[in-house]
Amino acid sequence: MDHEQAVAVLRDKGYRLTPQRLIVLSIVADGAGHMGVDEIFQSAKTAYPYMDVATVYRTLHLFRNLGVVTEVAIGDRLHYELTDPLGGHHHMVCRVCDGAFNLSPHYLEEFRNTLSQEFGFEPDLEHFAISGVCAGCRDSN
Amino acid sequence: MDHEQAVAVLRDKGYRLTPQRLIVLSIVADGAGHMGVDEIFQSAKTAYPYMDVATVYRTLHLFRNLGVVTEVAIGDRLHYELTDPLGGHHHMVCRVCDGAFNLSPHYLEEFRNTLSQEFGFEPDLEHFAISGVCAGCRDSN
DNA sequence: TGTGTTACTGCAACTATTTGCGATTACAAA
DNA sequence: TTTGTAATCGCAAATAGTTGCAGTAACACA
Ligand SMILES: [Mn+2]
Ligand SMILES: [Mn+2]
Ligand SMILES: [Zn+2]
Ligand SMILES: [Zn+2]
Repeated sequence: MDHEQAVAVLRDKGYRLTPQRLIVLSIVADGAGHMGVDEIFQSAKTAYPYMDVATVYRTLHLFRNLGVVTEVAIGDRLHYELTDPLGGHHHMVCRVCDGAFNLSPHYLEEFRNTLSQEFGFEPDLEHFAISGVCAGCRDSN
Repeated sequence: MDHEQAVAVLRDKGYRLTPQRLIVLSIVADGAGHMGVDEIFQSAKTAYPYMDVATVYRTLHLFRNLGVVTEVAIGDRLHYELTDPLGGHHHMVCRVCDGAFNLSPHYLEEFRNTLSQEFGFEPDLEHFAISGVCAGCRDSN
């Protein structure tokens, strides 16, 4: 997903291309990796001073529901990034240094299959963040 | 962990046995399974009208840090139960019917080992809840 | 049993997020 | 280009949870 494709999704589904939406989209698209809501909001207010946090939240939720952005809970805060065109990935987030490391979904397929086969339970395993301690922080201790 | 053991933990570590703490403990101990914070608070206010939500939160966090209760995020709300004396367990929580099913930690050991060996990442995998759709809800669809 | 220390509490203010509502505006159709 | 209308917005109020602070009370010790 890139900026252009995202705009096309909005247009195709009949959503209005408001300046607020385009600004939030640009910020998330230009940001490197996950961005926290306040980070996005502060940046948006610079470009458009009347911007309200409620609009940022509503816009991010819309984008998420449309698949344009992907939401990930890091700690207790939600973060957003443009949906990865290569497909899903997960994160290992270090609770000591707050570093985030990507994790291929492949590492969870086995787990998913087990739950599905043993219990008939279909887990939501899309772009989630697992907390823990990274190798660096473990060693320097 | 039972009521008596929990009181012993508090006493041994030098924490005061306030009526507020004993009330919250009794409520969680008597409740069947996970209880939401507001559920605990409402019940506590009946027993002790001056009870404040802040005290309930502080008490639950203390109990969690002492290992007396176990915290589990169900949806976006935190729930608490007395720590399982048989050792940890996880939950599969159905996002359709809100049902919660216990899951033995055994199912996650392989995943833990993989992350540890491949990335040196030590995940926090204690008493967590994985969201998804249960067998019942999947079939009646 | 009485007293002092300080852990703990209630309260109120604060943060993060959500929601209702009346005003605005994107955009389809004229 | 103008206009009608529903979608969207800003604002303010509401909800869940956290935190600073000044007063209260648990409990160690006399
Ligand atoms: Mn990601
Ligand atoms: Mn449990
Ligand atoms: Zn780290
Ligand atoms: Zn279900």
